[in-house]
Amino acid sequence: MTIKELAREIGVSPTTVSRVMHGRGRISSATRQKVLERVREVGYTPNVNAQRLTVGRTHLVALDFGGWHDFLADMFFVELTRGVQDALEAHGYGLLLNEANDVLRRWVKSRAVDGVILAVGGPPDARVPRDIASTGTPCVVIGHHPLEGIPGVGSVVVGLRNGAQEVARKLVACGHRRIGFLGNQEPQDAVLLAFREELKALGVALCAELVIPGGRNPADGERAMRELLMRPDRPTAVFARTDALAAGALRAARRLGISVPTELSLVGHDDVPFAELAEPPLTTVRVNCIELGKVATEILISLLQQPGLCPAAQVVQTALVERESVAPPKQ
Amino acid sequence: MTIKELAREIGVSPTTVSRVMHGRGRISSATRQKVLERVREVGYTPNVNAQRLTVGRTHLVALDFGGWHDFLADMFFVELTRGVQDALEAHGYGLLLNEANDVLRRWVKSRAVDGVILAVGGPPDARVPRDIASTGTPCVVIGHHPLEGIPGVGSVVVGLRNGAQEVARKLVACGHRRIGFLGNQEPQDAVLLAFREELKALGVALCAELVIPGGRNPADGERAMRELLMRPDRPTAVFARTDALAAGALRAARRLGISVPTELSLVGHDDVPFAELAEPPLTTVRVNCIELGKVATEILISLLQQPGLCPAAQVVQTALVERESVAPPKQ
DNA sequence: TGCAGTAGCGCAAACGGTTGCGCAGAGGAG
DNA sequence: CTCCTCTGCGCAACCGTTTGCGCTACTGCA
Repeated sequence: MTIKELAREIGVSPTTVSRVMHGRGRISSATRQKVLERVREVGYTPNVNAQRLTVGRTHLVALDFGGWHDFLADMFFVELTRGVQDALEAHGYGLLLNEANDVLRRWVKSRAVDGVILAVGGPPDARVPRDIASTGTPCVVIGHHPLEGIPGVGSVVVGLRNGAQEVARKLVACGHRRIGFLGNQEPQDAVLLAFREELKALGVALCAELVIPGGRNPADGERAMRELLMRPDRPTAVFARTDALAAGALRAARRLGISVPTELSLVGHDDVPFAELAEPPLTTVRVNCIELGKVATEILISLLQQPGLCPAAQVVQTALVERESVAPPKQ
Repeated sequence: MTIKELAREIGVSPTTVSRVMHGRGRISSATRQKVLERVREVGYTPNVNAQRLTVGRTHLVALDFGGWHDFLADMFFVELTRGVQDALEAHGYGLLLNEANDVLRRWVKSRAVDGVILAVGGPPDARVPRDIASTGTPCVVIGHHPLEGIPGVGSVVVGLRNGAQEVARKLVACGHRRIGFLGNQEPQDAVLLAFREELKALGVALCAELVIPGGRNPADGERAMRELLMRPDRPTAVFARTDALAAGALRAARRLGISVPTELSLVGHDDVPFAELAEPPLTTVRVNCIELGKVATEILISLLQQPGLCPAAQVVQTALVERESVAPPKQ
């Protein structure tokens, strides 16, 4: 059923039908009723492809995960997607998913989407968003580093510092002084920096030899933790950069007969589902990915409504979620 | 850059450009070269909305999660999506995500998608897929029950029986005779039925009083497990319907000072990330959701190529993944 | 009654591609 | 040389909407 056929049935022009459906133009209430009624009767829905062609907008947004394929990303993926999805739906937009970057490029060029949300893992690469925005398609980047000053591209960053600081305060408040850190590969990791800084502000030094460049999977965490715990002057509390590492750390402690949290406090990062299932339930830092997706979407929507805008980077703070893996140190 | 502008630049008609780009029609190799070269130079990409309007197909598929919102579904979600996504991409299709059912309906009616993949949690409701298929849009349903005989709708089911049977065989082979089961709410659950049946075939009875209707979250599992373990004649092995329940069960055992697997064997179901991180790593049944998504997509593609087909339901088997939570019973 | 203003609606041209059909010219056969 | 075939390409219609502009008829006022 096309708008022409429908219009002929009702005895009006396609123009009138279109106007009624959009509430635009001046239509007598009599014909409006007539049209609406018939529309409902036959269940007419405009062909969205024709609409997109004429109007030039698709009301679709692409969500791109540029190679975030590790386990950790999986939970991010689901929450972030949900946040984006819900926010988009509230604004009448649809969500197009894709992975490969060249596919994204084609979609943008072929006008398949109105905007793009880019979730990137590594360091910020301004070229991709700049390219996209230069074609008139706004784009917002979700990542660890802000990206500002490029017209048509927004940015939202995860405020890693906040959670790390909370961890520092919590551990110190508990009475811990010898504190270890299981890191990822990056030496300039924001979490580590913020953690060390906040500890220092509280008068506690993070000893260099208690900072272990862990890795990413539980096995790495177990190895690193074992190394840490075999030391004669072992730490009374350890902050692991990811819950995956913490899972390994937990295992190492158990294998060595060291009880958590009575003999050792442990804090993770990311709040993956494992955290609350662990024994003991793991105190960890939560990254609110739903919020992340929501904020990113809101920025994109505003960019769609006012093109050429140059929005400030927004930040979504991480936060400590306290469970049972932290306690005061034994005397 | 439209096809007309491009054609004028090259000195041919839009028709010729279109034909070159699709490899259709008879074109002299000289002009083909000319066109292709210029296309590459200016980076021309056809407006996909115009294409969709004229051709009548969008090369988009909608993936719908009809209200699957529990934790367990989360991991299903990410794997299933990935399976679908990859398979679609291989065929040159794009993936449109949505949750609400009315939105899906509108997309189908407005010709926004060529096909639909429906992931449903509960009992099969033939109405939705039938409605969708009746508009000429093929549709495949992923669920626990087959759906056959409706033209234009395919179906893929998770073969729950297989994994359950493997569990039965494994436990019996290990020497277990007193076996418990932590179930979900459904009394006619396929896993329970298959498990009981296979045990019986092996000459082992599944005592009714050792079958506990657990629930869904770890707390339920802990309570149910405690109940099971407090019995004087407690089981030597327990099969939990979900890993979430198994997580609670594990906790209950630990609290009661019962060691897994030496004093009690435990098997889960679903292979969520927690399973391999647990202590001990949990033997569980894996649902291959990537495969599930892939198979569903292949069916849909075949349905797109040959409309009106009435494909047989396919089944993706679950399988036991053995880790360290199962051992022979203590004498 | 004449006239301005406005309400209500339709005409037709876009939007940017695809494609059935037809036509010119080249080449081959008779 | 004529006729036929086939190659290579363009014409123009069409896909289903939206929208600027213009037309009619009605209303209110002088």
